[in-house]
Amino acid sequence: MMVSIKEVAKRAGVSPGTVSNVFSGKRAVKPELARRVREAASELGYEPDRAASQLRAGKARIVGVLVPDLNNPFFTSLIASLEAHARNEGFDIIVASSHGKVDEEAARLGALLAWRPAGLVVIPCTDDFVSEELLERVGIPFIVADRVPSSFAGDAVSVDNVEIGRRAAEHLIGLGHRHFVVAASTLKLQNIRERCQGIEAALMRFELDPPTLIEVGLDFDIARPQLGVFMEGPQQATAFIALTNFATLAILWSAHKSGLSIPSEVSVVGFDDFSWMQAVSPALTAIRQPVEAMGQAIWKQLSARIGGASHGPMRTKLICDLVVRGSTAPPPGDNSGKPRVRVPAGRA
Amino acid sequence: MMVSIKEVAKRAGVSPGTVSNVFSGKRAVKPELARRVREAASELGYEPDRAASQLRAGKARIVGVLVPDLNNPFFTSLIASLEAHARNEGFDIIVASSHGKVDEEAARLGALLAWRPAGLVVIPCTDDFVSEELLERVGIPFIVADRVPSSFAGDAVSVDNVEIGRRAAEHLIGLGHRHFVVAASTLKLQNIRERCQGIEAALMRFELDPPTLIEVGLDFDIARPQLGVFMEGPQQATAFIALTNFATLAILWSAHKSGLSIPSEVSVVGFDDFSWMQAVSPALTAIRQPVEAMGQAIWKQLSARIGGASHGPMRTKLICDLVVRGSTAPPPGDNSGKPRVRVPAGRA
DNA sequence: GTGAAAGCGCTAACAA
DNA sequence: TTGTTAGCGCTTTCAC
Repeated sequence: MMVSIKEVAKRAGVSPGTVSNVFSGKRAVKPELARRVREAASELGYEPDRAASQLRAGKARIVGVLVPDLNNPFFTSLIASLEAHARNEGFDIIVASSHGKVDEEAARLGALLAWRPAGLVVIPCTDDFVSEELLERVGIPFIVADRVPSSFAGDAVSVDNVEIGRRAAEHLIGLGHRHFVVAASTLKLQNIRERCQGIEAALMRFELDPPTLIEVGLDFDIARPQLGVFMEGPQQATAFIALTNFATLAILWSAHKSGLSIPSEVSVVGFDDFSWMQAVSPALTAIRQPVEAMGQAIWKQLSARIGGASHGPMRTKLICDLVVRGSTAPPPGDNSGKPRVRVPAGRA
Repeated sequence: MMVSIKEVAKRAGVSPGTVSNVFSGKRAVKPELARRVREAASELGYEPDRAASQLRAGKARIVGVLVPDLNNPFFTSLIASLEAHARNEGFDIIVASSHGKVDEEAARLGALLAWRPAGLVVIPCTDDFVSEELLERVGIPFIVADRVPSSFAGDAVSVDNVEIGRRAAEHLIGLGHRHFVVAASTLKLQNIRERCQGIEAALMRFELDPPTLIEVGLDFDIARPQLGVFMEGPQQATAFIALTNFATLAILWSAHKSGLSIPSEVSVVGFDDFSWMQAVSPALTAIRQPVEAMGQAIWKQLSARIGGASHGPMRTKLICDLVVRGSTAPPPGDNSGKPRVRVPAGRA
């Protein structure tokens, strides 16, 4: 079926080693021979077998990517970015999903390792990151991305989560909001909690009450009653911040169900800047994670390690933008349009 | 670094062949020996090398997936579904993006083939599907998904595009709409044109004017002026149907810019039922492609071929749902709330 | 039921 | 610069 290096060699009248050299470019080959080899190869439809090549050479041109969920556009965008960078350097990527479960994470990691990849990119499904030990032992370079547990001291790429939270909160404080609800799919992840910390710190600095933190899960029907309490009745809040992309949907859906109008009755800050957010009405003010830059940083670090870099941990922390659009406005009753609370001097 | 079968064999006091048999289960091994082997393997952290295994055995447990764009959630959801099914049978998947370009498609296909995968899933980037010949020649099983050119006669999984179009159009006709605009990122793809045909056929059956077809591209700023013409001024339409997920955004964004209210002034049918569509206000009436069922059908077919099925082409055409929500309503001036046009007897 | 040995397609040493 | 050869880790005969 698939043609091997030997047949190409025979047809071109050279040795297999020479064919190998033509394709790998590792050793110089006389132009005339090289031409004949290429010709023979294309006539036969030859494509070098990477599995065999990697077995013999001991070095792989494949990297594994393990994410918690392939249905989450943030993760898949990251994969898209990674794929582009990897391909530029001749690497292929093999993907696996842990489906958010620790045991599947371990199992999928094993499967990925079975390909003896040159490196791995892992977005852990919990802060435990039980697979760290396994990865360290195996000795394959790996980058932990997005969800970087505080206990982890190796190579990592993430965003500055505290800063994200601070910015979102200050934007809303500046508009005059005083009653905050913060929603996230889960509060068990370190990166999410850091975002909360940023928000809490900002509110504290302005001497406002701490925000209400809500874990909305991943189901509209579970999220709804929890959010509804703060959209109707006495505990009503005016500012809602989502800390995950699902939480964004939960907040919007719940506001819709409660018949609340955005932004005149409640302001909403979404998470992850997907293209639908600018298309809908009102367009969503949102926290934009620099997905492309993250993919690039991950690849840069991984690539360096694959190339043999052996110095201490490489850590990248990227800054997110707050994209202000139509879903945030002064709270009802504040007609001035101007900030109700002054930002103390020395801070933006 | 990574431990090999030999070391496990030595530690367990057996031959490499026996270790292989324990892991593959192909030949019976005495329980006592098997236990010792497993023990030794886990102590050493052994994981069989799949590249080596595939090289020797000549059969791969990896499938390649080639899509036009890893940033399109429809494609990535399909990958998610595929990944789940493949993993259940012990297959890993390697992904590549053609970035919508024919030459990249060919190049990425070559790279995928270089892993000697057991099978391939391809979503072509154009109707030419120039790679078909290459794939046929190589003889590796492959399934063409989603975009199935009329010229292609092999295994394929797609949706019934004509039916999609018909349903969307009839829904709007039933509400009383008479002036239709149909938007798609491109009209060059067969599947998109089939959707148009379904719409046109429905309008013709009700003796309405044919719809205006608009190619919106993949950029808001290019889409906007084209759609704007039909949202403002004399050529105004009341019914907008998106035939791609980007077109959905373009229509919403453009309606927003034109200050049109949905659904009181214009009705919108979106494409692909993503979760944000039910969260926004108004919730979007949308054409839902059965992504999970598609992934399952693709895997079922591919799996059969990998297993050696050699009968004629396997073709699956799945039916889409029209999910009716708040973005479609009778056109302005139609206060009855009842259909303006009667559906002829004998048809739903 | 198990071991010994050959060989999958390729590349790296070594010769020439 | 090129050919020859050994062997990567595994599976699969073929003996026993």
